[in-house]
Amino acid sequence: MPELPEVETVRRGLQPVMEGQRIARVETRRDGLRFPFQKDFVARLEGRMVSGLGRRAKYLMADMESGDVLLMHLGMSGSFRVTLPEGESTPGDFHYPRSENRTHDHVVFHMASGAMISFNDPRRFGYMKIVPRLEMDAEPLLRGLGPEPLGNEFDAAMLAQSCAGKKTSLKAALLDQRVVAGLGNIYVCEALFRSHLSPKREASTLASRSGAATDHAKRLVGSIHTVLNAAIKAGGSSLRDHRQTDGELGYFQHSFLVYDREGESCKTPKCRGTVKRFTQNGRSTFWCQTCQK
DNA sequence: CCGCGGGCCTGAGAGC
DNA sequence: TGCTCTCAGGCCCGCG
Repeated sequence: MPELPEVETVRRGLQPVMEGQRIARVETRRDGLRFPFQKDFVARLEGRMVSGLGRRAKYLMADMESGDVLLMHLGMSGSFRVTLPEGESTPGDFHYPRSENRTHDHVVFHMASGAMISFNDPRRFGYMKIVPRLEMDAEPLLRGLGPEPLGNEFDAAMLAQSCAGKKTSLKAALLDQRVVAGLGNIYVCEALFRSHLSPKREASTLASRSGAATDHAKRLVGSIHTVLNAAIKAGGSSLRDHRQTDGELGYFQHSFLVYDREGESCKTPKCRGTVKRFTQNGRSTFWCQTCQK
């Protein structure tokens, strides 16, 4: 599911119920997700205060007052759901509507406030790992992550520099989290379309011979900013699994210009093209051959 | 070092 | 109805 806009949407939903709040109890309903839980996973969280909830690329990071950081990744199908206590009820009193399938609620955080935060992940590609803050710089999961696409250091010059000399396709380069961290299949397709750049173009063409940013790189960075900000504003894209933490759908899928629109007409004004789909590095690419060059 | 393909999982939807 | 097949917002690993 989740690319940067979905993860950021989740972060914003969890922040008010986690930040400054104490975790009273943690339920792990299986041995692990993608990886087994650490032996002391529960013990290092129970009774601890969450001092902040941040995000790095597609990772959520809960800073604990204990000095630990809880890293959480949603994989393909992970979602969080917040249930707030009603009136004076105590933690553990809640129930979801019968109609809701909570089969894959693998981890449940019971906050001291009474809020209940459930992590649901049918495919179990997600993971949680506790890392001491002092060891974060050496953490393999985060090492090598490129710049945040909405951060100050990410600009056309930097993108051009990291794409210079790359023989791979522009699409593959943008999906590479070492180049820029947080984009996934949807937003790469959308950003390439909006900048009229072909996903097949060689990545190195974003840099001039001297290594400077071309106009292509500038356009692309602008499109990345635009599409990510719009998607965050819309609460992300809900195709299958993504939900906001209150259970509501995101609605950016209604604003897709190419993703999931195979066979439909191109939305570029005056373009008579049709959206095509083909496979690149094992993933579907959606694009308009007529206006993406 | 780099790029690619396979594998990890479950569920939804299409086609028969 | 039910089976089989394909595909899905990600990422790690091993191969050439």
